[in-house]
Amino acid sequence: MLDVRMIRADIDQVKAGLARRGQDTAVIDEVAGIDAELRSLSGQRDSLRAEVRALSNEVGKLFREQRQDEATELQEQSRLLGLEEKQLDARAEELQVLLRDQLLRIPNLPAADCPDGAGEQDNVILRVEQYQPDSYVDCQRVPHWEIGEQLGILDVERAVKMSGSMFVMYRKQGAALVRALCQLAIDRNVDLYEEVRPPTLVRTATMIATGHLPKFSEEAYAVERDDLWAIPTAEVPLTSLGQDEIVAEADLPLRFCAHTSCFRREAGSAGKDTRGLLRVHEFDKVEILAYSTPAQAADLHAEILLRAESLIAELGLAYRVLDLCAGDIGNSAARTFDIEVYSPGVDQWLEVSSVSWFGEYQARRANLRYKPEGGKGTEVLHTLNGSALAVPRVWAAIVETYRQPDGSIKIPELLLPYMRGATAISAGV
RNA sequence: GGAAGGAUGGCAGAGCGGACGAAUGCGACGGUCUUGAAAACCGUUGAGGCUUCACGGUCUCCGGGGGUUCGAAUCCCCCUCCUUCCGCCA
Repeated sequence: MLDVRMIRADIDQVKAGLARRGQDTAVIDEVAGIDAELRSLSGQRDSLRAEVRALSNEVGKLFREQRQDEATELQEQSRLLGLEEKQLDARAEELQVLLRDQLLRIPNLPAADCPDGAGEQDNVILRVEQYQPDSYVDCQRVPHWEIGEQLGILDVERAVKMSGSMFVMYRKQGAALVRALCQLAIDRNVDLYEEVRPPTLVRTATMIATGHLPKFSEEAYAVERDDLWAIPTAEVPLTSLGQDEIVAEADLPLRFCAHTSCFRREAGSAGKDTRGLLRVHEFDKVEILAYSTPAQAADLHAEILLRAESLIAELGLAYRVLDLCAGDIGNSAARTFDIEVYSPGVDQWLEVSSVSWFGEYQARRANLRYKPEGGKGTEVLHTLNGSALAVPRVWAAIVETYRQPDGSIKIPELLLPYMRGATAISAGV
């Protein structure tokens, strides 16, 4: 959520930022108008309230002094003022709700150094690593859903029977590989990042805090009877972990990591990348997230990217890093780097991590604040996060990349300690 | 799911219709004293909105929402959460 005071102070800058996203800026004028009216109205209301309070105190005093007549007279006066105040208050209330509604739907402003661009095609490729297009051999050019079926480690058919399309089931060593990846990702980050196992069903307010609601309700699974939502990422509970709290500047940054299931309806992406593990409704992911001061944010952004990137690199996968342009960053983000892994069997670059800096946008929604050292008052802090590891696509890339001529899959070295002593996955095991 | 009790500042805890943003204690911070520290003593100590160059003024917040009243932390209604007991349960 943007700060209304920023809109008040520098409306042109706000509009310019939204324009970089390709967004209509008319809302901003609307918001500024509502804000102005609200302020004038609540000012009037407050002075009426002050009068009512003063009169009421007077009434009390008069009653104690047994001056009934004078008291009754003031009572009546105060009652009439109260009526007026009620009207103003009702209108102010309406405006306030309207203002918040509007503000919640306005996306974050892109960071100054976020590249210009209208969409995906304008993203900047920062680097491509460990990718040698000519190095892949025939046995690696088989899509993971075929490999998974051959080896009995991926069972899409039965998962679809149980839950519908775009649900999958891992079996045998395939299931073990899922757990191994999660465990590995957690273990690599607990040196600095506190491990958390949060709820996967959360309230509406919790989804609003990260920016997943109110705009993107179609993307999330809702458990309507209980007014709960299935989280699309651990970013949701982790961002609300410090909701309404005020932390000391000395305690920042706070770092968290969490392994959770993630649920996405993928509405509007029907027919796109639906084979195998490319796009699924439910998957496992390890997320890392930080709360920081504005000054720490840039370093943390780099830190999170490095952690996500080095894990993919050490798993021996080919990947590239993108600097997303203003037209392609997510609603809540100010700057985002994507990591895409190359999967030889499907011959595609698959997004496996989005590392974002959100500035105050989410923190203002979740009411996350800190007390500046030596300063007075409180400041809104910054949030950042990234996937340390998202299972399905990494699973797919590993299975395709590490496939041997005999059809077995060699287990990457990093995962060996997590695979019960196995060094390869072959049929029947 | 049933019954009873509860929710007040960083914590503990009073207040149960009038001057209450709220006694008191603890904690924290600053000071006096001390070679230093402790103790003692003095002082400060919630968050936020609007307004002001500033001093200040003013409003909101006693779990959340609604109501009664000239006036609500205090009375009434609804909800949520917590504790204890019973039931059920991985």
